[in-house]
Amino acid sequence: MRVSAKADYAVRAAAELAAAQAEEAPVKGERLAEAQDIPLQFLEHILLELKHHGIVRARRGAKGGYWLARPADEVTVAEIVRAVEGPIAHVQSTPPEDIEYRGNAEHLQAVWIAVRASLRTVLEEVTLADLVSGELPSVVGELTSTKDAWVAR
Amino acid sequence: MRVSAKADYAVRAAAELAAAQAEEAPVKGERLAEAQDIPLQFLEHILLELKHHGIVRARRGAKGGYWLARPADEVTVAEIVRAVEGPIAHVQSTPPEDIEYRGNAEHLQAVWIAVRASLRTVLEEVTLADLVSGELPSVVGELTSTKDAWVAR
DNA sequence: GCACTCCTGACCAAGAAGGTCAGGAAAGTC
DNA sequence: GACTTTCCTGACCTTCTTGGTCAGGAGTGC
Repeated sequence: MRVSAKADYAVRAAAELAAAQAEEAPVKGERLAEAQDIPLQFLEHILLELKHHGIVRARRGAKGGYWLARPADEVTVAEIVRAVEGPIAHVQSTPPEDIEYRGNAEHLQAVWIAVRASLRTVLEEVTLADLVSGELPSVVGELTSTKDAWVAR
Repeated sequence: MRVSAKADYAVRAAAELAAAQAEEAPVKGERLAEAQDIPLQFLEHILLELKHHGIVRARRGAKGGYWLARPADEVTVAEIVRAVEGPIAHVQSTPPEDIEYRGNAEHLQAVWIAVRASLRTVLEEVTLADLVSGELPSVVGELTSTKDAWVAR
């Protein structure tokens, strides 16, 4: 139930690309790495994965770099996380809908399904455009509005 | 963003203990392992962790076994997951409230906070009593009621 | 004393996490 | 055509986690 460095890096880099989308010119990996303080070579691997998933595009050579394949308001955080981390909320590496529980754990499946659904309500709502503008969807506002949400347990 | 085998096992074993709470007698590790099809020796380590976190109690010897330290309706799934997996929704092993993002990723912190909060709305609501009775909290019902929640993406 | 059951630490193999390194392959520039 | 720039790719590396197993020790009850 944790967020990997890779996923965090990926979203941050994508946010930079979203912000640069107006510029109409590719952004170098180096610039992304510096802007978000991410190890360049590691970032390149991440960007490559994002490219393979059709989220970013790239061109080599002078004047080359990366850019978003789609408008920033059509790319969700969920997509990016899935691209680098794989499916969200799998249990023992299998999707919750495929698990069969026995005995008194029978209803645990519904709980894991709810966990995944709750993650989706956040991750699939927030787009890169939301992220850079700071105008986050109302679901995020509701979830972060209590003092409680900001403290550890 | 996945649920480990350990967490899954822990919740299932705890559910069995919750169901056995009426019996007023300890449950052997072996019986738990068989009921939920969990490798016994691995389960013993898990139960030990749960014991160290004050969730279960145990006694050795003949007539020994495990039982819940508290009533089943006072133990949440969140507690059990935290006991065996550590804090929920940490980013790069640090709690989201401690992270500072720069540049265009500034608002990412709020997103991770929302992710954690949304997980909490499920995991902290569901108790072991809910789990064995099958009468899950309404938040679970709402999240699992759409067809969409039960399919992969 | 003995059987039973939990308790604990050591160990282990495989994989993931979080990178680094070296070189190749396009794209643009002179 | 040569050269520079930048992405592309695979190999490699270290450390930690995951998902266990094994062996023995220590209480508990009869």
